[in-house]
Amino acid sequence: MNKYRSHNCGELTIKDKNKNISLSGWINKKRDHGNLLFLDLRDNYGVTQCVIENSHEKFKELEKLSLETVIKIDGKVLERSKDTINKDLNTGEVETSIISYEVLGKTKELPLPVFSDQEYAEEIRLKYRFLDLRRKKIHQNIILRSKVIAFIRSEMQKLGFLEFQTPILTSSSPEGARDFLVPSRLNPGKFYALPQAPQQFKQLIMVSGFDKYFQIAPCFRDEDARADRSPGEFYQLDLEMSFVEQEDVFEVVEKLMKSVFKKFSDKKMLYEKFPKITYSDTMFKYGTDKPDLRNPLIINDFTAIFEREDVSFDIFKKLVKKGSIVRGIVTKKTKDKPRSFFDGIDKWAKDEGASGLAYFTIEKESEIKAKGPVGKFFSSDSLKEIMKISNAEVGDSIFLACGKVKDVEKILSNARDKIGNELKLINPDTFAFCWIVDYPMFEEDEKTKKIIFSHNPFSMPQGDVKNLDLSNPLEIKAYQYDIVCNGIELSSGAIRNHIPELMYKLFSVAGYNKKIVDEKFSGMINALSYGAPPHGGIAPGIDRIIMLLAGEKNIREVTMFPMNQNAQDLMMNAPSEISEEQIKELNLLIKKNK
RNA sequence: GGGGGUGUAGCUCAGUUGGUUAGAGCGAUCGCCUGUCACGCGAUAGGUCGAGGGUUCGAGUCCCUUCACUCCCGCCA
Repeated sequence: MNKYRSHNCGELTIKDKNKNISLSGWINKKRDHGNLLFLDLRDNYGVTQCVIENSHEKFKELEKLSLETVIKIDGKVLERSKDTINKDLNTGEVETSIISYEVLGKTKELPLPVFSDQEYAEEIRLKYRFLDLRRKKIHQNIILRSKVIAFIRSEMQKLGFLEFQTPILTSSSPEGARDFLVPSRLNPGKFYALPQAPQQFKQLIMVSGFDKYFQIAPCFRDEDARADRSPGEFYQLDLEMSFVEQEDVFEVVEKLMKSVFKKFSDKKMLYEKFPKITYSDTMFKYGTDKPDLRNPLIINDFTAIFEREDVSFDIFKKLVKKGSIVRGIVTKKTKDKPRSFFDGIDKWAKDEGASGLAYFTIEKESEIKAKGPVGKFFSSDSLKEIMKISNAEVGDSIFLACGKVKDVEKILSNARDKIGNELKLINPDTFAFCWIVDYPMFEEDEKTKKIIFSHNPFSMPQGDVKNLDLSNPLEIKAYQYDIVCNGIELSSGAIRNHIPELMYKLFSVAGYNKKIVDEKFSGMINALSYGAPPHGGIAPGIDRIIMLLAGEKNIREVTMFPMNQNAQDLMMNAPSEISEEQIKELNLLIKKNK
């Protein structure tokens, strides 16, 4: 028998009655009755109630032990009387009568309670992450993460994918996020970059003829954090396939997502076949390229209404004349909502930095009328036209935003979420997946007015590839797609451009000449010149998948050792200063501020 | 880089209009308690009210500066 335990703390049942056993674990909770002490012993597997009476010589010692002390207990399994059974524990039908014990690990006074459902400050949680991770919820989240990843691995292998590792020290690339850089000792003045994703490597794996690749890949981006975005590093299920079209990638990913989400969650899937929405449609209908399809609200365009003679809403009319657009959201059967609901939305929009949302409710007396602060500006006929455009009915309300396309899209996209939540239109017990397809290849940089890659410079443009018309680059669409679930972007992917001449052409549109491309993407462009297969892939974010499955809103709840918002590891004290010697060895000069 | 929120005991939080000695629950320490499972009861210790400056007879509370954490915008193909 093992020196520390014969059983774990989650497995004793009535079948073990009267056995002499040993358990090791943490003291989760004590209930001291003075002459009788209950002591809950906890490990990874569960909790077992242990009991000792004051007639025992060790009673006084055990009474004094702090919570979270690690002890080993030798004892005898006893059946609990019917009225003392704890149904909340797997081990609740029995308890262990303590015969002897041994302290394996003492504890100082705890900086935070382990046995508590209380929320507490992030800072203290991250500093004492090893204590935080003992807590039930996050402990379970991390175990879930392990199981999901193991399951994904086995599914991918079943689907014929091979797992490979790719370099962590690689070269900096000019496109995309800011790189984490690592100075090279052997090559003074030069730097490695940590990969933002193994993008080029996975394409090189295809060129190397491996056909189907995947990796649970660490990715590093030196960008600011968000609740759903770790600073520094995160993980992707990176995958790439040869001789495929877009649909082949969709099929694999859809199959995988369905089996993962069905296995690890009881929530319903709204769509068995994930709908495909074009980029331009989603921007129009939802104002975003990551729509939450659980939310039934849809955006409509009402710009033409404000060119009518019988509409006198002059503020909007003037703006429309100058090129602004008007779009809006219809809410069903909201005529009896209190004024505070409407004003609340309007005020919220103003807080978001928009000029607010105009609103009115459609009612019918002798004829169709609009009620609300701006209702009087609309004629009966114009209202009928509005109802036609948006399928609105009497009793519905409309929220309108006016401005530049991008601003209107943004505020209405957020308004969809806000109103959808307020009216409880979003069923939290569902997953709504969709594909966003037909992304534009290029877009115009708002500030510099330059043409830039809108997503990924390695994507294959749609259309006649041999005679691609580059005169209107903004019109070119790419075989570029995103997968979205409940308004969270899980991943981007693309069919790649495997034709070097075409890549040079596209890069030249974005202002990179052949020399720069050869220099910055040497590994890839060179490889594509030696017989590259058509290929494509995608890279769903592991952390976000786990967030959805665990029902967490913050990525740190599913990350074992996350950094804080300022990209600091409070437990390990990273980043930290380095010695003069190290600096010298790396040929660096540190410029001291102040 | 910008905006919002928070900061009071080890932890979670209360603290009114600026007013005497800054409170509660949990935890810790000590004592009582033989069937609890958030055990119960009693006592004790524990505070640079994030920091600095200002206004005031008087500041946890008002003002200014600053720091930390967090959420958002920018950013993240």
